[in-house]
Amino acid sequence: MSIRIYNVLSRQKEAFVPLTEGKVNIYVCGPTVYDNSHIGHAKTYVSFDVIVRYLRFRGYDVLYVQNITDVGHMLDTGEDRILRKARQTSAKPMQVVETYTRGHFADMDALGVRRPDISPRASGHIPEQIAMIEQLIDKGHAYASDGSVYFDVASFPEYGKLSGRVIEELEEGARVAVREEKRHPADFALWKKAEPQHILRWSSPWGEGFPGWHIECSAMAAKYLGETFDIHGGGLENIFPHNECEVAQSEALHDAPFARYWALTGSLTLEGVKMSKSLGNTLTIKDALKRWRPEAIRTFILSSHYGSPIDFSDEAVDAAYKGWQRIWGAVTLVRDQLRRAAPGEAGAEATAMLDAARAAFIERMDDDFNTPGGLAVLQDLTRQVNTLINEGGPQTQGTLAAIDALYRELGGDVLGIVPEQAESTADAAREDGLVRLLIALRAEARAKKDWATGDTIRDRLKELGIVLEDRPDGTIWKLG
RNA sequence: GGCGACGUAGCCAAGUGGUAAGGCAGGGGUCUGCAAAACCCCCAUCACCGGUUCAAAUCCGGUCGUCGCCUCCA
Repeated sequence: MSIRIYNVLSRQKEAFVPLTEGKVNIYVCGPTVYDNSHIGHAKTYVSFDVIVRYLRFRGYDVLYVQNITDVGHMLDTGEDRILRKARQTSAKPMQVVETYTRGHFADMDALGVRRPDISPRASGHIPEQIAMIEQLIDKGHAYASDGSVYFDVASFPEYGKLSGRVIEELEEGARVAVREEKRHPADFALWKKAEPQHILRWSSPWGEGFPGWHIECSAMAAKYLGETFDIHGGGLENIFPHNECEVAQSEALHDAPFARYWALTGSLTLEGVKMSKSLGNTLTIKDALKRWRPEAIRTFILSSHYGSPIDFSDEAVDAAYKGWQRIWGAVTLVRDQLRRAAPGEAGAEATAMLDAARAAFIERMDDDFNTPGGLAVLQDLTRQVNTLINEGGPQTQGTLAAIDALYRELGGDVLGIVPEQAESTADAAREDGLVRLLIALRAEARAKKDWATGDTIRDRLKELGIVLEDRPDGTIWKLG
């Protein structure tokens, strides 16, 4: 059995065979850092976070590159997004870039998204981009015109193969006024001449200017992953023109396939409406995290296939959160039992149950990273674990440790929704001690059938977000 | 208008030829001093029409509907 991936390039699922056995090179289009990251970014990057985690879980040596776009993204008006933000906030362009780059990483860290191995910035790779453009001109795939350089779409017959576009139709459907210096309406900028007021500028063979929108990804992917690499990821909304242009530039220059597998994430809508910069209906990750814990957001995102569109709503995330709580409840129960379990090997029955769950999880996830299926396996496992512990009597350390290990592996390492043991900080230890003290006092009251006192303690703790559960073998607590 | 997806129970969502995973919500139980949690049971024939097949949610055609892209966006 091997991993299968839905390849957007071929529009079908294919067996995943990396270029080099045991190694996976993956490039994912990163954010343009001119504003706070929003939940749309969360969907895309949580999705690829899990894809990369899973590939590593399956034994691949993964090199994950995700760029930071800090120059070249233009508005309709021709103004650079970052320059506009800089003007609006009276800041230096690179201040804007730095602020939102840090913010993006902070948000991703908070969501449990592991950082890419390399996060190259467009502005840090101007020489590479210029070199690539020069080579494209030399090979006849690009031409300079009035200080700018354009890619000659007509020179690359396969243009449109990724997104399914046909050049002739693009010409007809073009809504934007065709710039005079272009030979063909579909030609796109590799390098743009900088107007006097444009302060993000570099020297080039064509004069002062800045790189076009798409060239950074081609240049940086080639630099870090090679002319041909395994997987290219990103959001589906960028398939055209961005991804299409990447393919054209790279393959026209290298005469070699660019990415072998294209995996793109479906778009996210907010309360049924497409979230977009222009509509202004964005929900930032920071705001979402004020309402839900990161595992809830991750579980919500992973509840549907990465390639499907999802609608972000309070109800949907709340439902995902409750589903997550079931799993988390079992994990905390197992860990609590483990602290006082008797020594012993893992039972044969439990071992068989865990092996079956692990195999089922792999079978689901091998099939194009089917995270909903993976979550279903964890839910099934959770029911079995609860039954085992609640009705099967005390379990041995070996059994409990094996269960905990599987949750850590599948739920923690791969899906990133099962946190490590509660923090072992001084504050956490103090909190645990205090709650246990209250539990002990409550137990004394209940022993005397003083239900009022017992219920008061439970109710007051609940108001503080601490939930008590009375079990046959004692009371346990957890955060609500 | 063009291109591409999708339409599965109240909601979310797997499942691509052999009689529908999982979660949430809801109903009924067990357990509990009461709760909470957990466990058990119940809850769909897969937008509609036609076709292919021994057999289709799964393949083909059509209809209706939703969405994405075609212009900045992950």
